[in-house]
Amino acid sequence: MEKKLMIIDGNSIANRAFYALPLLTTNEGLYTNAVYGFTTMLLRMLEEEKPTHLLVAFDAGKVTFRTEEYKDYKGKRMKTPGELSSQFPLIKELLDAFDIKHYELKGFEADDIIGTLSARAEANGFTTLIVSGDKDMLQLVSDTTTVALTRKGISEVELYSPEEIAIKYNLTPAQIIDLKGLMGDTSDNIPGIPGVGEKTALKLLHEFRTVEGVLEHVSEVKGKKLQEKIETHADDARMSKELATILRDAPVEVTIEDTIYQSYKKEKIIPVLERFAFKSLMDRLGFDAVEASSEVVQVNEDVEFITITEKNRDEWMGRLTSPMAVMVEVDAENYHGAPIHGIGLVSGSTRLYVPFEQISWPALSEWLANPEQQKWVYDAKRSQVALAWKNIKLEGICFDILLASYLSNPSETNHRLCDVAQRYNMHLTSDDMVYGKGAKRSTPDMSVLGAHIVRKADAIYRLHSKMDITLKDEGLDELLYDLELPLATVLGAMETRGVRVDRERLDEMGAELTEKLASLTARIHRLAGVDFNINSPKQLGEILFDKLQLPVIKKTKTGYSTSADVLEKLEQSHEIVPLILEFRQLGKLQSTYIEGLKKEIHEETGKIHTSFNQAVTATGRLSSTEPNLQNIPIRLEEGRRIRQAFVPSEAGWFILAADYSQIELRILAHISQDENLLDAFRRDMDVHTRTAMDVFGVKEDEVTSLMRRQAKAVNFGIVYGISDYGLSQNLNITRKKAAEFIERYFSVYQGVRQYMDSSIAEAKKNGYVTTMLKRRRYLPDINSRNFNLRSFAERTAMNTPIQGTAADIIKLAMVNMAQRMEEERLESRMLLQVHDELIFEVPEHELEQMCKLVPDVMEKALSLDVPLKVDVNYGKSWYEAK
DNA sequence: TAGATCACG
DNA sequence: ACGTACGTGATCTAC
Repeated sequence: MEKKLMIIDGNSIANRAFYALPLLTTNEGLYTNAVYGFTTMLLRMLEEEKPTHLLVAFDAGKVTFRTEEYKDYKGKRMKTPGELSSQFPLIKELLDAFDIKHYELKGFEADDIIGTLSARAEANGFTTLIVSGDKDMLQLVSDTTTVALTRKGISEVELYSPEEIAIKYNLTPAQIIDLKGLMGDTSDNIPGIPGVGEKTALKLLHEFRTVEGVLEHVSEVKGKKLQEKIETHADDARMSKELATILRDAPVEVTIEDTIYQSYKKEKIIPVLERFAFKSLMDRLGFDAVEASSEVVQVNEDVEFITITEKNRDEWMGRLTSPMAVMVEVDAENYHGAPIHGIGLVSGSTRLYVPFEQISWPALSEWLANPEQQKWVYDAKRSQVALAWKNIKLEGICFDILLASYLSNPSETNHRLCDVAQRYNMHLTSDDMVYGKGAKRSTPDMSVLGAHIVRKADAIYRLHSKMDITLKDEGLDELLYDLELPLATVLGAMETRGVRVDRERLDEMGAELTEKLASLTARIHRLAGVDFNINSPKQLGEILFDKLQLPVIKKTKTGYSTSADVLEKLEQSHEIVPLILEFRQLGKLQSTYIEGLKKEIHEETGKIHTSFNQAVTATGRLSSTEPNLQNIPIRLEEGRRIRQAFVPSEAGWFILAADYSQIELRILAHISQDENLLDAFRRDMDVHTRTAMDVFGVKEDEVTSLMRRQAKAVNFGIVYGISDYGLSQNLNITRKKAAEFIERYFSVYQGVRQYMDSSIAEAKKNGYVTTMLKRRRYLPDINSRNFNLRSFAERTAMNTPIQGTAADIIKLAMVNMAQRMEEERLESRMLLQVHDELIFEVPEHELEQMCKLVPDVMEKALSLDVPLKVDVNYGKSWYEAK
């Protein structure tokens, strides 16, 4: 059998891969892009070349015999970034798992190992393939040695035999050394002859064959200047050639027989691929991601569990212990009033399934309601709310897999139990597998269903200890136990309570809107001269920019932009434009807020029950869905009237709204310790006016409304992580002018500038930024070489600690507020949270008390170096609470 | 199902 | 030089 040796230039391929691929990060913060690129390359070459012997050569440190000879060798080379150097141990770990020999030799480069082994291979009748990204390797090519050079990053390789080198350069492999001797190599800081590039060098070599030949025949070289240069740099050329020469007899201890390659063992490589999160590679190798893994906990179809029935339930009562994993399986995405399939209960070897029919088993209800009995769950709020609709109390929740997963990485969008399990090396059948997806969704037989629910409870039970440790390591345990978990209960109560909506009021407004929209539609069609769908940006664009020939301000991927900021610039150009803007505005109100809200009024309660999502935003804020009650109109009067429909659920009660004033800028003042900003808030000044005074250098009474408006935009920009372009867009001014504003801002608010810089530096160092309560956000793009990705990450690094701390504070206030209301036996109810404000419904006799208590609790939620300020208002509807 | 648009903080 | 403000969710159209 043919003996075939493949030698991979480890450093070279890892380098290429690193710069060719975006910086990938695993959950645990490992950088893996070079490992990934290296591995794909390795697998491809294994498949295509099927070597019998295989070795990966690495450089060993900086000092080599070449640096001894020439101290500037590789002198100007950029330092290897930490994100890359951290990946070399990972590559070696992966090679070990594949049972692939790797080798490095102190004092020598990978090149010399490759040169030496390929020479030995030749002598022993091997064919050899060298894989590298470095053209220098071409000097090793012979009839039996081929070099594969990477192209286009690492996605392709080009094979070089002596013939190919002859075709491409008209040189022999040995002359590659002379080529470099003449040209030098800036990346290795090899001087060569200045002014001689590839073209001149090739010409010279075609004529004189070698560096020595060129030097001997200097007088024959065409061009006086070139002659002089060669003469003055003759020594450089000789030394460069020497430096470029790869050793063929380095003291390499590895023998060719050591490099024999059989094949890899599945069990050995899967844990490594999993650790690096190389899902696509697992697929490619035909591994079922998890099943094959040795560390995977198998929870099989035939999991043993007891199904609770009327008859047997008394004998299992004693198995309801503490702590216990509880899986409340709700049969709908929207859990309000949703059916419950059943409950899975697991603790150690106890595995119970309580089917729907037994859900009101008194012993269970009592156990569920007992706060002393500790429960671990997945999605505390969903479990509590779904049970609350069935009048079953669930208390004593002391761990939530969903919230824990979210806190570990709030940027992750997927926190399904089966996927969380996978991240911790466990396998769990997904809900999609059991229920089917989309139209095929159905409920399986009870035995299958029960097994699945018990498996989920089992996964919760097993995940708990692992995740608890992870959270403690990340310093996120207090955030979970003291804030997010108690908050889940508070939110659940708010959602279950719901908000009363006056359907008749919505109907009235809807009727008015229908009329106005019909009239607008007719007028727009008349002006356009044709009937078309005004809601279609495509059709609208054609009317405005083709038919009516209005100037194109902005384009989108798909065609003309017709967004509001574009139309506002065209308002004067044609009388159709303001009508379209009005149509858009009213259409939005009609479809999203009138029709949309009416659909969400619950049949049984006559109220709207939103869901606050506690595990979606990357910053720690909540979000609200079905319906979104955090974006009810307020800025424009027509829309604001929608709030007239939000009313108290008891006769004679009031809606009370309390909002933090300038909370984000106050937080910025605190964390940046900027003296000007601290001073502004300590004096309780209007912060935008103060900024105008500072930026424009005027006295308080000289601040015009334009100056204040611009200062306000600057303040917003600061919080968002400012850029001159963004500010220029917002204020409709030139970028230069915007840059000037920013410069003037930072020259006054130097502490703020320092904060921005330090926040970015922190992200670069740690890979994440944190809020005051240690909430984390990872920013894997912070060191990207892609300008856009990096800039985005930088702005995020500036914004997230501010926005996230604001989220921390209002969440604290909510938990404290709920506790105070309970302690003081208040009838008032917390209804909604809208990022910086809380909405309550309040009986008249508690108005006075609540108007003091709510701001008091909110202002004291967290102590900063500036006071927190809360404004309170109340009225007969949300509209009037202003 | 993606993209454009627009509602909120 | 690069092309953007930070964070969301709902609706509509067109593929």
